[in-house]
Amino acid sequence: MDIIISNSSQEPIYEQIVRQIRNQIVTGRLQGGEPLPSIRNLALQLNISVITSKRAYEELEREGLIVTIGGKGSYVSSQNKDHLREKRYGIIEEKLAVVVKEAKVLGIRLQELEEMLKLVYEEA
Amino acid sequence: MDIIISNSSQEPIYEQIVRQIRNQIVTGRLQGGEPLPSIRNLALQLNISVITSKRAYEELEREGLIVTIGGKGSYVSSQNKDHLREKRYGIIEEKLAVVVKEAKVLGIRLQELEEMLKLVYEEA
Amino acid sequence: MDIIISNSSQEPIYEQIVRQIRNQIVTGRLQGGEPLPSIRNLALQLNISVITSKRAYEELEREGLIVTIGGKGSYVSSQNKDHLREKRYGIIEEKLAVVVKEAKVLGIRLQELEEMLKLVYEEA
Amino acid sequence: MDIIISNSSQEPIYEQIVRQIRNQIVTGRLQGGEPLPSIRNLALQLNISVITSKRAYEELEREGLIVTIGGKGSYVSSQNKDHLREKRYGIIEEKLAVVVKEAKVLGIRLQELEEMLKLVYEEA
DNA sequence: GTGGTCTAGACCACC
DNA sequence: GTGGTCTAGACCACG
Repeated sequence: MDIIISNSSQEPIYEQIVRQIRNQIVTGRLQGGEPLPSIRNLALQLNISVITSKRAYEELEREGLIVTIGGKGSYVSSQNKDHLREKRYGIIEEKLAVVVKEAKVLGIRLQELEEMLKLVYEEA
Repeated sequence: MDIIISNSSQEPIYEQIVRQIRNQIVTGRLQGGEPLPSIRNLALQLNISVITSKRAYEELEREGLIVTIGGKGSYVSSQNKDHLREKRYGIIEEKLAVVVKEAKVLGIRLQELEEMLKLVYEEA
Repeated sequence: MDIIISNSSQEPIYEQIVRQIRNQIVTGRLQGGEPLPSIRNLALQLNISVITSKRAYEELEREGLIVTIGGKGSYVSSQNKDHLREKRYGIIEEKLAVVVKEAKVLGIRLQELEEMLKLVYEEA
Repeated sequence: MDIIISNSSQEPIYEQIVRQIRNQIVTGRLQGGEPLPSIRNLALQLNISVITSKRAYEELEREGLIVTIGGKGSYVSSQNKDHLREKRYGIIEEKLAVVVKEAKVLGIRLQELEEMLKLVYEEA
């Protein structure tokens, strides 16, 4: 479980955790059935409150990416690979749509965006 | 001054105003030297608090897009057209970079992003 | 807002709140657009922690029954009447299905259940 | 002794056991006097802790459905058939009453519940 | 004033 | 040991 959190980020801590674990699941770095650290353990590791780690797990459970069994712990849900692939694309497509929408408002053409994309991709 | 406010949006009201005025300036819909509605007037138009419209203008002034002259009002800064064009691109490039960075983390290739971009652009 | 909570109930407090507000919405006692008490106010009224009232509202928001606007408050979502009617039936149908399933396991016939239902309905 | 345990269920394991054994007794699948597996044996079969199987038996004993004789084992209590029949009905009637009570709160009429019951019974 | 986030600490049920 | 619930109190952004 490699998770890095920034206290100075605008993004809430629990969201940072959700995003990173979500990414590890949809990319297959965390496999179905694999146990996650207990909320207390994670809280210790990241030096945050138990409440905050719990909240992250709750959100992941709501998304169906993990299952939490009371008194036992939390585990990565077993999911179809295609399903994960779809999710992976969906995450980006959604965010891309927001940017593209504003780009259109600013009168930027598709061709310009394509050039921008190539540039940004190499630098990223 | 066409500005549309959504009270139920997660985006703060002052941010909605900033974004919309900023876009109108960098696209040239608002020309350099043009007067903006007074803080009070804008607040009345949008049915929001004066504090909120004030905060929006402060932010725009910080970005150098408008100037406020005490006792007279606020005006769009006169800017080089190339400069505006750069700004317009910069706004999008910045946001695009964030999305592309996460896409890379998720192992999505440039080619896939390009296809996604075309799709999203047409739908947007 | 008539809400009664029992500290001695097995049902968590936030669930009691969710259930009662949900029922008031789907039955039309709380109309679309109507403001709900602030989480702090509700906490005071019910003599519970702010966290607990907040949690209830979060759940209701997740179900799409209310909308919460940061810094303003929470409001009942405007919903189609048919939609609400469906929800009202769905809530009961789901719970009824659980009971009927176990009744079948116990070898109780439909006719017996129908008699039981009449009896129970009058006593309830 | 056919018992199926789900670790991921919200229902506690000991409750799952209690419910299934109870149902087998009140339906006559387990006859009065019949020996039950020992606590240790049951724990082995179901791959659970001895504490859990013990707790299940304790609960069943409290309900008067089984008797445990120290050093010998546990046996199904001998009960009048009418008594069992009553119990069988009582279990369902109790649960049905809870659902019907909420249905009344939601303004659902007896006739509607009867229709719902027929539908649900066939699907169950 | 409002909600959003985070903390530290507590008690409970289950295993 | 685990998670589930609840508390009291804090700081922040927004309006």
